[in-house]
Amino acid sequence: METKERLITIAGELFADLGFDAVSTRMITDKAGVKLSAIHYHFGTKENLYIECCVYAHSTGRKLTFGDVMTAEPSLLESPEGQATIIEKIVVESMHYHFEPSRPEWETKIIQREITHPTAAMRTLSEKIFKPDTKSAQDFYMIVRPEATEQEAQAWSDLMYGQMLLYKMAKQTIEMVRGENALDQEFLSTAAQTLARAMILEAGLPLPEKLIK
Amino acid sequence: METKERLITIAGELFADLGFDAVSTRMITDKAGVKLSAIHYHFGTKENLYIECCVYAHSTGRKLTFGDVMTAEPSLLESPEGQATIIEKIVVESMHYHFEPSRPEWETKIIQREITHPTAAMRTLSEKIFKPDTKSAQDFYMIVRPEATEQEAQAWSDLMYGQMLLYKMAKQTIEMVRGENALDQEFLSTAAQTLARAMILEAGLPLPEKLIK
DNA sequence: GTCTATAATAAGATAGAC
DNA sequence: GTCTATCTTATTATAGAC
Repeated sequence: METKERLITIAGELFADLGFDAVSTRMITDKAGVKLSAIHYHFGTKENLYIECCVYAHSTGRKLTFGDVMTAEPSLLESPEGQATIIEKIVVESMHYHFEPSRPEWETKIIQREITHPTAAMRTLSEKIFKPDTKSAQDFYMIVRPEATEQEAQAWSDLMYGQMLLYKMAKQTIEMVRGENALDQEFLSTAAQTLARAMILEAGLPLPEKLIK
Repeated sequence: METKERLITIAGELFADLGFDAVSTRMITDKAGVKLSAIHYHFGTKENLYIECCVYAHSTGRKLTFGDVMTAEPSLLESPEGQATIIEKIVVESMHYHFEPSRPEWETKIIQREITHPTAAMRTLSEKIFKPDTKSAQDFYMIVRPEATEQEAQAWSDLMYGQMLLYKMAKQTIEMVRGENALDQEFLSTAAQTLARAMILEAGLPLPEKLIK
């Protein structure tokens, strides 16, 4: 792998786990098997490297949004059952996006870390990801419940954001409290279903067959 | 105020906002108007100071748990309506606990930060707060839905934990994306109601009067 | 592009006077 | 208990040879 890309993936992993401050440039270059000056040659500063890690992490994945589903299958919007299906789809897909074992964990974790500790990289992420993402979730809710306020729509979509944030950022703590395998695939699948049920029912929609307990 | 307590409150504020690594001991002592050596005299190390901040932050507040309500008003457990009332109470109280404007923000924020970036202070917090807290929420859910699995009960209570974490830790980002006053008291009140509705309905309970939209 | 060597700075911690 | 002065170490960044 090229030195530059090597540095990004290795630094990204470290940044995601330990945070910007706790990672030294030496730690990165040692692990990458290159010399310290490589960072400054390729990125200028440590901060630039961090920003490039965020940009890279974002560019690799493709997170499904309400907007995507609404344009791909607009007919689903026409019935309460279809609307409920959309919610289920998005929740399950989001959980996959964040916790698919084959995907390097740092790529989603560094974004979540950026959400809780925004740096210079946040401006880019905010415009490119969060604003459109939030907007489409909110638009969806307003279609389902046209009488709802903007605040209600936001609070509703926050149910999903909060859950993803919790499982991504508090993993270590949860495993400490509940045991080593607390967040295994089986649990995450249960959690996705529980979250989907909660969001569907809160929106006043009927539960799809497979979500009925 | 005593030097020792001064240091705890001022350091706590800085740690909560910036994180352990980003706060230097000189930053703390300068702001507190004391000399650098005061930290080492009173606490020995920077890490010890951090731990004492967490302990202090925990000891000041008293968070209402499911266990508290269940022992205080056991009769509520007997009907679905009473059970729904318990959920509503806990959610609203938790939101107050975390976002009451009169309470110093750092006291809850440093705990949330500890959840996402556990340090040596976590062992204490885990045993004293999280384990009993999680346990009582889970016990409650199993009373409401005895046929539920342990995982379902956990995923359900996570709805609340995720929400609190999101609004506490991602405040800056949310305000950047949605606007300056996105998390004002009015919104937080709406969010509490939305969360309570979602949790009550997911548990298969009837909505209390004042939560019906 | 990559290396070695080094500069410049800031950090946590300590010693000892008062 | 608090002060000044200092130590030790680790950090980011740079200069210049190859």
